[in-house]
Amino acid sequence: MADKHELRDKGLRLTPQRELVLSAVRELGHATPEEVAEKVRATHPGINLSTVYRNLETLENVGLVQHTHLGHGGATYHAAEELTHLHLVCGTCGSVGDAPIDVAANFVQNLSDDYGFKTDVTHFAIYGTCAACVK
Amino acid sequence: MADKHELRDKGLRLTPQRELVLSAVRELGHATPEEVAEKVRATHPGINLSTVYRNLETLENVGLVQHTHLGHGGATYHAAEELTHLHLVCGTCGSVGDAPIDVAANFVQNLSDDYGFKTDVTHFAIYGTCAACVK
DNA sequence: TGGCAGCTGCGAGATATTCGCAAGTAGTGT
DNA sequence: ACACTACTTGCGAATATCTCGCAGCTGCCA
Repeated sequence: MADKHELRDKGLRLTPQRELVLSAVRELGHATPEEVAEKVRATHPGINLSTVYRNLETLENVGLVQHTHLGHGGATYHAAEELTHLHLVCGTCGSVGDAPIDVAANFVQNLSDDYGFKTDVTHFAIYGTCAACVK
Repeated sequence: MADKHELRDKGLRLTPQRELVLSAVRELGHATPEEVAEKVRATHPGINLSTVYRNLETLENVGLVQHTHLGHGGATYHAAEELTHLHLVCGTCGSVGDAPIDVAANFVQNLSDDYGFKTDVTHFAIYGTCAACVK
């Protein structure tokens, strides 16, 4: 694993807990702090929830992970590399679909032109009703 | 006020608390449950927080108010009539700006055409960096 | 290898939201 | 006008989430 370099390069200490949190986020794709903790505990039971929260925050600060709001309340974490799609949350069935960022390109451009607002479309989910539930 | 009819027509009882919650939401524009409670208490101190939460939920069920996720975690409530704009939340300064729904028309259309996904752009805020903070 | 700043575990604390239950009351029928 | 019933409210307790303080541990640089 070249993970060591990633973390060290960002000025972070390389601790087992930190590596586990990062790889859990990567493996899970979308995950709440609770889910990350659970995943991590599967191989390393002693890890404290506080540690997971602190590491998610730390990793986010250095840009290795990012969080998105998918609805409910809690945040959901992603590996930064995967932030290439936006999230379509269905209010009816609760499913989360993906769509490439391009579909929003036009929209982002509008906001930039008209309001000077630089949009990060991946940060919040896009809410609505999915094709299956529309029927 | 014809409010009485509004509530009764939806099959709800007309209680002072309920009226107060509804008018507080209307006056406040954007408001968290906590803010609504505070507003309501200004004129009617005895109202319980639980009652505010329950009424927001009830009013939402009948379509008189709606909630939006502005970031942090908690929901923010609006009168249904005012859902004509989307919210631009600045991640840097925390300000919340408005933009007419039209700027997203194209985007919504894309999602509909390509994914059959019916988007409610007002439900989630649009995250990014506002013009002032970009500088 | 030694030392210290950065981490971790743990328990307590802060917030936000929900729930159960008994008492109160709006609205219906008479 | 009156009584009755189902819907509401107030209140306190229970949850759920997330944050903090602190003491001990440990990567990592020299």
